Order: sequence, then structure tokens, then C-alpha cells
Amino acid sequence: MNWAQQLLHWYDANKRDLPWRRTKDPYAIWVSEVMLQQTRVETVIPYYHTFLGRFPDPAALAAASEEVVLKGWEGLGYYSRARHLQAAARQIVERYGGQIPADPDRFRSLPGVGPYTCGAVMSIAFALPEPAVDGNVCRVFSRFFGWSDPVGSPSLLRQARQASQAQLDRLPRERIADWTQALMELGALVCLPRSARCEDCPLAADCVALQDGTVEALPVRKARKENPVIRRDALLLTDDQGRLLLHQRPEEGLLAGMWELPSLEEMLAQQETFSLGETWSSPEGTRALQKGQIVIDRSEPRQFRHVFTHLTWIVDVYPARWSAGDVTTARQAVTEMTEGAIRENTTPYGEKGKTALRPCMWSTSEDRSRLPMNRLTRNILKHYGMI
DNA sequence: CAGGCGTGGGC
DNA sequence: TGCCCAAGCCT
Repeated sequence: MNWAQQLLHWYDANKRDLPWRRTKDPYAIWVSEVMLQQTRVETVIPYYHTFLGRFPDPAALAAASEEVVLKGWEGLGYYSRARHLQAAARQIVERYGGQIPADPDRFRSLPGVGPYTCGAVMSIAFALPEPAVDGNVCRVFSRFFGWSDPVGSPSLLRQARQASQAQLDRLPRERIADWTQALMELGALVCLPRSARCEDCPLAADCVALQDGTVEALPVRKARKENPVIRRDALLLTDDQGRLLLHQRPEEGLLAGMWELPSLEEMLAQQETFSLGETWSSPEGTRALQKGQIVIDRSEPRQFRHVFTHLTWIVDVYPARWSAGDVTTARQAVTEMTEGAIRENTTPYGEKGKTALRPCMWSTSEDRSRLPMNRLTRNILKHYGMI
């Protein structure tokens, strides 16, 4: 047996029983591939079942509101994946009658479908000989062939695709899907980033890195930049009916379109353009703020920390109460409630000069269970008993 | 092409 | 605790 046959043989005996390996539905396989981008298998499994139950085919996904789709993705992260998936589903309904095109060029042109996802779906769902090179495959080949190109570099990707393609071209059709998954499965179970299990590897006899003693050194990784720390503040403003003021983030960028606590800094930044009691931007169907005033809790704000891939937030949360009363303009209300209470050096919303008004709403408990929020906001609301 | 874009688990 | 990651894509 050559090394490719040994790998397939190993896969036959050691492959995991994963939900997306029990279906031939190209749509379901596609959904799993998108969810698995930069995300662990154990994390994905419950989302996979829920999402497919709610959106069983491209037509169902295309017909849903973005809010419901985002809610189905809540907690998974990288939320543009969900938007792209839905946008692609809509194109599939319009252009291809709701069927995933069994055509690499057409599928690849859909939003959110890159080289890896295209190759994975085409090979796994349609047995087309398209290479699918992800982080696992790069690592396996980097070690097996002793390639020292950095992870993610075009040269490593190109070589890995070429190596996979060379095998695909020699495989019978019924082994195409297995080949794609066998490479990744080896990376996930044996050829691990750290503490590789070379003693269990079906390719050990031919592995350059194992013979050279460079398994732990490969693949070469670039040094990571330091995470900036961003100081923020958030207003936990409730009224006498238990409603909570929420704010929707901009349509683009970090946590796009998701709901969170409004920022005192943002209110300060926008005080020239609206007043709290009169013209607060409000999406259709939500309740505008009534005239009243804010009473802020002057005790020390509680602090929450949230770490993203590329930055860290430290958020001071200020509990406050909205009560009916005299008309209070934003300038008066915000100036009064922040004076001596708000910390300095926090960062306003609308980074990079975008200061467009975003929708705010008084949310009921029911609203808060329905609206998509990120993990930090969920944690804050849970801490204060708001969900 | 380098950087933006989430989250939770392992060590 | 802090750091590294895990089945990428987009700009």
C-alpha cells in the first residue's frame, strides 16, 4: 500500500461518527462546513442539529429573517458566516431552484464560500475531485513532506492543494469524499498541533518531520500581535416595568447587527443630534423613549472583561433607572448622570468615525430572549437577572 | 496581503 | 491566569 491507501485504510477503521457524516444532503454538509470554520467539533454539534431543524433546506433559510438566523448562530461567533450563509441560500433559491450547484465555479462564487469550503462540499457531497485544504491538511502535509512554509502562506496552501489533487486524480469516485475527510481526520485525531500521536500514525513510516525530529516545530507559525485592550462603558437602564434599554450594533464590523447595552459615551457623542425624550432613533415597531429622566446608580460600576481573537474589552456597567417626570434633554440627562460617575478613556461606539444613529429599544423579557446578543451581553444580563 | 472577525477548551 | 488554538473568508 502507498501512503494514500494507508491513510484511507486508517480512516475506515478510525473515523468518528459525526452527525454530518450520516447525511448525503449537500445543504447539510455545507452548513456543517461553515459552522466548523475555526470552530471545534464539540461546539458545532448542538448548533448543527438546531440550525437544520429550524432551516432544513436553502428555501427555509432564504425565507427567514436575518434576526432569526443570527439568533440561531448566537454563541458560535464569526457572525458574518451566518449572514453569508443566508445570502448564499437566497442566491441558490433564485438562480439554482433551491439546489446546491454541483459545480465548483458556481458554488465558489457564493458569499462565504472560499477555496476550502468549496472543495469540501464538492468532494464530500458530490464526489468531485476538488481539494479541500484547511489547517489540519496544512499541518499534516507540512510535517509529512517537511515543508517549512508558514501556516496560511500562499506557498504552503498551493503545495498542499497540489499534493491532495494528485491523489484525488488517482482515486475512484467512491473514495473522493473519504480522502477529503481522512486528511482532516488524521489532523484532528493523530497529527495534533501539540503532542502529536506519531505512534498511532498510519503515515509514520514515510513522515519527513518524524524522521527529522521536527514534528513539534512544524508547521511554522508566525508570531502573533499583541491584543489591544479597549475600555468601554455600558448603561443598564431599566424602567418601572422591568424593560431594559438595548442598542443594536452597526450593520458591519464587530458583532454586526447584534444587540447590546447602550453606551454612555455614545449618548454623549450623539447629544447634539437628538434628545432622549423626543427623537431617539427607533426602528419600526419598537417603542420610543418617553419623556422622563435617568437616575444613575452612583456606586462603583461592575467590570466585565471579554477577550476576542484580536482585542480585549473591559466594560464598566452602570445600572440606572428611567423614571417618568420632567422633560430632560439628552445633554442634561447625560451630563448629570455621568458627572463624576463615568470613567475616563472609554471608547465610544461607531469606531472609525461612523457615528450614525443605531436603533435603540425598550426590551421586554420576551424581546431579550428573541434578540441576538453576543456572549458578553448575555453574561452581563444574566448577572443582573435580566434574562 | 495583513488584519478583522467570536468563542470556549486545554494546558 | 494567560496563551494557544479550531474544518476560513473577506477586504
